[in-house]
Order: sequence, then C-alpha cells, then structure tokens
Amino acid sequence: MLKKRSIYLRLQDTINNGKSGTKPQCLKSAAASLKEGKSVFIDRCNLDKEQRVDFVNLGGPEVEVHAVVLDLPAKLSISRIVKRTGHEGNLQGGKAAAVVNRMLQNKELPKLSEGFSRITFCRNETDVDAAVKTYTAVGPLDTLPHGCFGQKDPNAKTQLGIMRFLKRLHETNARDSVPSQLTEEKGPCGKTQETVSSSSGMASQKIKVSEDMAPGSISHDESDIPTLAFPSISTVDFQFDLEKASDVIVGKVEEFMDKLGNARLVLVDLTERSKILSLVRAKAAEKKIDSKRFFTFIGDICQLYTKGGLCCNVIANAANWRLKPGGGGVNAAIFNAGGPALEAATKEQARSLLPGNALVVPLPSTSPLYSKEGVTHVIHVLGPNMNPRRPNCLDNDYVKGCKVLEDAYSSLFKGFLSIANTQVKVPRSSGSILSGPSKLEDEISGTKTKTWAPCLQALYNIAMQPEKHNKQVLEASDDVVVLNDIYPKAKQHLLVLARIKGLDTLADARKEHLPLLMTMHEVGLRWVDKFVGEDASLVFRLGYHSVPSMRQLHLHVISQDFDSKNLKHKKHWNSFTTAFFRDSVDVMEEINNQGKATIQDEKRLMSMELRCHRCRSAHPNIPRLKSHISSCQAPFPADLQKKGRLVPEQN
DNA sequence: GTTCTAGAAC
DNA sequence: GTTCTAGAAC
Repeated sequence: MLKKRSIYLRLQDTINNGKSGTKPQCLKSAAASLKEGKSVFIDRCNLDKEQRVDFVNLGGPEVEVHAVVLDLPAKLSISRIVKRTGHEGNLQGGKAAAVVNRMLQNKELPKLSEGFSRITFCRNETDVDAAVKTYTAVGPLDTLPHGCFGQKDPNAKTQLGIMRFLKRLHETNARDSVPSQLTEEKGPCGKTQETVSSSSGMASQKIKVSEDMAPGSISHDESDIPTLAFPSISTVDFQFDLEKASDVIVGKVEEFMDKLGNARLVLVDLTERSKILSLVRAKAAEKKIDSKRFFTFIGDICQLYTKGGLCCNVIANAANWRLKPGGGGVNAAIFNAGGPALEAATKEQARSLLPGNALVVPLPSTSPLYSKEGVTHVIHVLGPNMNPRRPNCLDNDYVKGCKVLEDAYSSLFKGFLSIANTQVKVPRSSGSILSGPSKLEDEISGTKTKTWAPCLQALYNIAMQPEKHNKQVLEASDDVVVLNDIYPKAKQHLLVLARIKGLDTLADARKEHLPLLMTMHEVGLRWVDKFVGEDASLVFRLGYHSVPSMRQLHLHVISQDFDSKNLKHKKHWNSFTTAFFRDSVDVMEEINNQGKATIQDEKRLMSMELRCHRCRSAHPNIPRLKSHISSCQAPFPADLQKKGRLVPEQN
C-alpha cells in the first residue's frame, strides 16, 4: 500500500515566497505534488466554475476532487474582508467591500457536475469543525462518501472558519502519518509548507477549499445525477468467492462505463472492513476506472441519503427468487425500509426472479424509501447461489457461477440505465412545445439523391443478357444462368435462373415448363456436388419461394447451415424454412400432376414463430435463433429426409 | 431484394 | 439505455 503524502498549498497568497503567487504557479505546484502521489489542499477564493475548472482538471480520473465551501452570509464576508487589512491581495477597507460585492454578482457555488466527487458546504463554525474532523480522519484505505454535504442548519450562528479550518488541518497533518481525532488540541505549528499524512487508497484526494462569501440556495444537483447504489451480489448469503466476485463487478462496471454518461454506480457495504469493497477498490484503481462515476461507499443502503448524504435515485436489492421480504441481510433491510408499498409494487412487476436477472420496480411515493431517501426505483437482482443450504446451489461450478453473476450485473446496470434515461428525458420534453420535427427542416436536410437501381428486375436482366453480367454469372447455357446470391443466406447460396420470358414467378410455371424446371434442378444438383466435394459437412435444399420478390423464376440452391450475416430478418428465415420454401422436387411433381405448383400463404408463413429447421425448437428473435442454429446438431425433420429434398440425402 | 428508421420490446 | 422488428422507401 502506497503511503501518500499530503501537501497543503496556501495558494496564491503565500506560494511565492510570501508574496502573491499566480494561478499558473499554483497549478504547476499542485500538479507536481499530485504526480508524486500526494494529496493537495488548495486554499483559494474560487467564485465561479470557470475559476475552478483548471484545478478540478489537475489530476487524472484517478484523482478525487473535493470542495469545502465556506458559504457565509454576504454581510459577514464583506465585513471580514474589510477588516482583513493585511491581506496580501492588497484589498483594503471599502475598496475590498466593493470588490467583494462585485464578485458576488458572479458567484457560482460549486456543483458535482463540475467534476467534484464531494462537496461540503460550511455555513458556520459547527460545519467547519465537522469538515475538519472528517478530513482529519481520512485514513489510508478510506474514501469519503461522495455527494453534497452541509447546508442543514442555515440559521445557526455564523462564524468565520476558513483560516481556522486550514490551520487545524495543517496542525493535525503535521504531527504524523496516523490519522488523528481532532479535538481541542493546539499543537505547535510553525511550518507553513509541507505536511505529512497517510492518505492513500483508490485515489489520492485533492481537496479544494473555496472561500465563498455569500448566502445562496444550494443547488442540490447531486440528486440530478442518476446514481445506482448496489450491494455486492451473491457474496454474502450465497457465499460467492470474493476474489471472483470483485473481478466480475469491476469487469461489468468497466463495460458499462461508456454507456453511463454522467450517471454513477456505487458499490455499498455496511461494514468498514468490507473485503469486497477493498478488492473492488483496488481492481477499479488498477483499471483506472473513473472514480467520480464508480466508487465504493460504506453505509446502510437504506439510509444513504439521511445517514450518508449520498443521493441515490436507484438502489439494488440482493433479492431472493420469490421476491419476498425476509431472509436477513440486504433483502430484509430493503423490504423493511421500503414498506408495504415496495412489496406491492414488486408484486405488480413479477412474482419471481431467475438467477442472473434483474427486475426494475418503480417505487411509489408512499414508500419511506422514496420520501425519505429519494429512491425512485428499486432493482431486485438475483445472483448465483454457491451456498449448499440455499436453493439452486451451483455446487462450486464457478464457470457457470461467474456467467450468472455477470448476467446479474448486466441486467442490473441495464435496468438502471433505462431509468437514468427516462428520468433525464422527462424534464427536457416538458419544456418544449408539442411539435414534431419541423417539416421545413426535413425538407432542407432531406435532399437525398436517388441513386438506387430498381433491383427487382436485376435477375430478369441477367437472365436475358448473361453476357453483360460476366462478373456475377457462374455458368450460362441456353436454358439457365447460375449466379451467387448477392446476399447469400448461408455458406453456399446460389440461384439458377430460367432463361425464358414470361416465367416471372413460380405461379407462372406450367406443364410446358417442366423440362426447364428439371434442367434447373439438374444444374443445381451439379453445383451441390461440387460444394459438397469441397466441404462434406454441407447439406443443401433446392427450391423456390412461393412468392418471390424478384422477377424471373429462380431456383435457390442453399446450404442448410444458414451461417450468414445477411440473414437478418424473420422473413429471411421463414422464407427458407417454412412451407413458403417449395422444394424443387415437390414443385416438379405438382406441376406434373396438377399442372401447376401450390402457392403458400405468404403473410401467414412469414409471420410464423422462429423455429430451428433441425430440432424445431422456437426462439424469440433472430439473434437467439442464429445462436441456436450455429450449434444445433439434431437430425433434420423426417419429412425433409424424403424424396431427395435434402442433398446429399441424410442417413 | 436491401436499407432506413420509428417504435416496440426488453 | 440497447436490441430487435416491421413497415416504408427505394
């Protein structure tokens, strides 16, 4: 563990050998100290965001930036400045008052959104004492809660505190590297430049002291930042290995970082000596995860705001599969704190939860968690269970366990993002007049040039003049033209075109076309032979679409792996795997027997559920289907194995 | 036939 | 927020 030293820069006033220093000097000095791993305290009157921004940006993402704001009533500030005749800034008397007044016009209290992870507002001496105490007690492994603090008692007696605050901090730090309790001590202190403390851990902390001189309402914008507080899933009751769990947490957090926007994730644990917190902190630091948007927090997840000052609009619950209260731990605590309203709202969403899943529950305003803590949503999460005394134990199978835990965090973060998204959007739309996108705008920007060829005729053109399409044509005879499908839906997918006019689709085929159809089939088979010779694993079907979208009768010769990036839509799938696809052998037989082919109902077949063409299992969407068929080795359905529908024939 | 895109689903 | 689909345009 690195020991970090803390340097206190009484900036600008004293940095330059007792004379006024410049801001660049301050920045340079502070940057150098941060680079050495020291914590830096900056005492500066930063009235607005612009003045602060350079300091906030000093460190990289691994440096936490805190602000302690002396937010004193204006009169007091002015009178104080006026009395401060020895100020190196050479402001005296009424002139100072005028300057302060002018400055106050542009006063802008710091906000978390500027990049501070923690802001403490002090309006009186009590506040200052508390702040001093807090910062003095920061130990090697500690991270202070993030968020805005203070402002709780604006009516308390006001007293100046900035110099005292800084002096105390200075004295305390000067003593040694052990964090001390701040009491009434008045330690000897002559040094003014460098002090030692033992602050290290996930991030070195730069504390910015901004002496603010006017009253004003604090914009509690920490509540504007969507924040998810979550407990470590599965590591308590479900006995999931802490090392592995911390890897999963940090990995998933890292994955979601760029989707977060300004939203924050906070891992919460009750105990100060939480092993999972230190593991996660260490790993997050290693991966240089932005500590402003992901950090750990020690406290009760049900009282983050009232007890910890941390505003979290969303909290996660390590739920049980029945989504019921009880069981102890976080689940019991959250259901208890959420009251009957949470239970009812949960029931409304679902009755149970599978491992690896999360359930977002909007919290009714009647829930104490909502009214007291500002929690708008609870997300129930169920992780994998490694505890043999709990249901569905994975029996030490950590391959599966890690996967399920990853899924659980994915679901959780996705759920959170969905909330963060809608909550950000609502106020924006409320301010605007109801109107769609301007038509005028559309007309101005919508100057698309029409460069598309009418491709419905493409096959027809090729069939009529194959010599003009040498690049595409694989083979041409008087009767047929063979070419690769431009968008193959399988490893091998080619088309055999009929070369006569008036045979646009299968519906046009009559008995007189039968010799041609047989030729097409023969040509197709020859290509199948060739392909199978190259790859013996391939199996083909030859057939027609009942209602083709392109003109000119064409026979599909397609391998049954359907391994293709071009297979994207339900229609693609169903057009090759339902009755919509008419096997060539059946078509020829029908035409021979009935004079024409049966045309199947396009609409019905295209909207059929997605089923594996081998095992006939159903799948909810194309990606899942494709994932399944990439590995399904089931034999083809019996009807396909008849009459030479599959080539080569399966044994 | 694909591409584009709104909005449904998750 | 992303993923996915269906419908329209081409």
